[in-house]
Amino acid sequence: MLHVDLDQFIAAVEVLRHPELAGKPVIVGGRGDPTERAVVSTASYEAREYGVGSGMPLRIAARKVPDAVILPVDAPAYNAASNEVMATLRAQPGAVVQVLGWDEAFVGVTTDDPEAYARNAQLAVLERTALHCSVGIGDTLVRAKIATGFGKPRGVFRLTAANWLDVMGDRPTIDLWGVGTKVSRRLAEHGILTVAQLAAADESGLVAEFGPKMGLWFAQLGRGDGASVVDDTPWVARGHSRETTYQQDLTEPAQVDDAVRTLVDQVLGDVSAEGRPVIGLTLKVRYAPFFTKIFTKKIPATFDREAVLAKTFELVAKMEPDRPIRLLGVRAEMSMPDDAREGHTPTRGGW
DNA sequence: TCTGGGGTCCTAGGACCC
DNA sequence: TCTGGGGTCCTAGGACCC
Repeated sequence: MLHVDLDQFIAAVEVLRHPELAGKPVIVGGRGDPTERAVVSTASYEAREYGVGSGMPLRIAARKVPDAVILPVDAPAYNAASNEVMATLRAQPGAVVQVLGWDEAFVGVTTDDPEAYARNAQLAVLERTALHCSVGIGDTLVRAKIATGFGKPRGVFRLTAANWLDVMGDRPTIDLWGVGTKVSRRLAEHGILTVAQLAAADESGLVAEFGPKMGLWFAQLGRGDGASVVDDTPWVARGHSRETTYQQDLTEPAQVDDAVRTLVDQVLGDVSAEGRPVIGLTLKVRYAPFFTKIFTKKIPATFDREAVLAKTFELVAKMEPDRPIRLLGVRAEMSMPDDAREGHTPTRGGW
């Protein structure tokens, strides 16, 4: 199968709208104001040369690239561009498309010449949207996904069982999809530093360290093994959440009260659009400086506003008073329609 | 003046039951 | 006086991804 990933997607969409920005360092994030609390969504390749990357605080990015063009995030524009790209991929012969995000998708296809198929797909996307993408070819989802990184920018790369260890073996485990800083550190404590070492690691040891599912999953990941079926069944969200980082920390109970009501109403708006009952609530609180607490509560199946609000305030009552609040988030978990996830490939775990 | 917002899935530990 | 074992559900987070 193929994994398709648009190159610097958000920045590229902005350059299409503002051709005069071509070749300039472009940073997209927050409301486009580097004095606000916000982070970088995407930086153009020109900006990345200064060490700017996604997730970086906008303020720091602006300091690194004094002459950068900083733009606000315009989600509807990126959605529209994304839809065009995905429609183009679906129009490829025999393609089964599983969308992973705004700018990437798996494409399942049977073909004698995957490289030619990939080049054709790239060309089709470029002709229809004027956007460039990179394509990974693999015999598992994990290998196709990781292959794309070696194809960037505008290239094609094939990663299979035959060359997995040659290409990935000496790389650190954090280069794997699903291994982050915490897991790579825990692996290192067991002497597992590279992908080859993870591939050769004792499964029972991994299970002892990470639990029955994650342990087996990490063992598979080291070998690049796992599912190889692209699943295009429509996505059904498990829940919806809204969160807000406040430009000024909340210190007064009345401010918290207002904020919670706003968030609950936003979440219920999202939820009611789907028409499924709320079965659980999560309240996320980030206290200054950077201390996150999460409170959850199962609730009877209902999305009656007053009931949800009352349950949310039960959670609010557990918050620590007298501590400034930087972020509040409310998440509503919804009941799933019967068998909606039967056979659906999860995005992580249980591969 | 470091650190968004929207998601997914997994785990540990306690409560409770038989 | 010592403290089973299996099971389920719930809470509180942990980790990761785009």
